[in-house]
Amino acid sequence: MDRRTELLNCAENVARRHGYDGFSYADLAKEVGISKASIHYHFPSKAELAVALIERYASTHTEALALIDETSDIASDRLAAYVQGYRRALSGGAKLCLCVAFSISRDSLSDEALSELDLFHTNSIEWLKKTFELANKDGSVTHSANPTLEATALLATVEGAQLVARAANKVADFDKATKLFLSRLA
Amino acid sequence: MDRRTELLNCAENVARRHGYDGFSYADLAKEVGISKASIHYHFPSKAELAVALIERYASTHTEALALIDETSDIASDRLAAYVQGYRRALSGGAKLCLCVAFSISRDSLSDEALSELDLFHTNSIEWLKKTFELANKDGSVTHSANPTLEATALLATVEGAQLVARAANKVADFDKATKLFLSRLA
DNA sequence: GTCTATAGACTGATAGAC
DNA sequence: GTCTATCAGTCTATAGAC
Repeated sequence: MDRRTELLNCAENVARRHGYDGFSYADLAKEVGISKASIHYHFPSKAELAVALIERYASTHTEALALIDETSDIASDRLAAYVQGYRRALSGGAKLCLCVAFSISRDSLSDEALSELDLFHTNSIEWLKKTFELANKDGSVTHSANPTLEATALLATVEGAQLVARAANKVADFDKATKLFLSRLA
Repeated sequence: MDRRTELLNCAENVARRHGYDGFSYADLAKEVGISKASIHYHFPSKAELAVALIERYASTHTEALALIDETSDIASDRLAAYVQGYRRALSGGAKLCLCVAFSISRDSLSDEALSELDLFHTNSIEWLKKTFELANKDGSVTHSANPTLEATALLATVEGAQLVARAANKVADFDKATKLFLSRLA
């Protein structure tokens, strides 16, 4: 693995645990085993590192959604996999989705990072909306009516579920918070 | 208003905008108009300030829930007021609930602060559960079945709705994310 | 690419005068 | 209670050797 990737992995890990304002180049240097100055060679500024972080995260997320679509043609299966993805990202209560972690530090982020953050949410909503439209056809989700409302509500639910689980450091809280939605899946 | 209260107000404001790791004594000093050293007189350490902040926030929150109970005897009215409270706390997309903001900086908080955070969530869940039990009796919420599941799901929804609205800096996103739930109220 | 050294600003916190 | 002065440590970032 090249240094750049190694640094991105490490930075993503620590950013998802402590937020944007909660990690420094010194933290990364210590963990990766090179000097702070060397990190500046790969990412001249922390702002540029943040952008690279969100870009990679968003594209990985997009691929993950495509993979879900390939795995099943049934809306309820896809939505269950979506919720499961957020559960896995929680890492037992230790981490958050990068975008959740960055939302708090909003005022510290560059405009470019903010628009990547926005793109992440837009793409999520679009995929969810499309999936709830499918649900209205295949009937695999009970009480489903308006795909747009369902989409925005589910996004908020999984992000909020991560947050309460992170606050208590317990995955069980994520499971409790998402159980009601999951019970509507066929 | 006494200095201590003034400092708490200012600290709460800035903490809800930038998170625990996102504000300093220098920020408070500048805004309140006294020196950093003077703040240390009122709150010897930042950790103690954080605890005072959460304690006050939690007790205000408890009072707010009691006030909601006094205002109406109908479960749907109470739940609508609850959601409305989180919407107001969002301040147009600029702030978050203090506990949402602190959840990200979890690892920077003292054990005492963490247990206050836990208490806040426990009290919220308890009140919500009680209210959904009432809903099962008065029939003011459609499709309501399990009060515990409804309670944890709604807490996650309002916290997540705040987060996506904060990320985009738009209250409208909060409204979209909570609309589905509100449509179930009589 | 990686290093050491360093700049300049900021962090939370303390000592001691008033 | 509030101040100035200061501490030791950290922050992001840069210069220049190898």
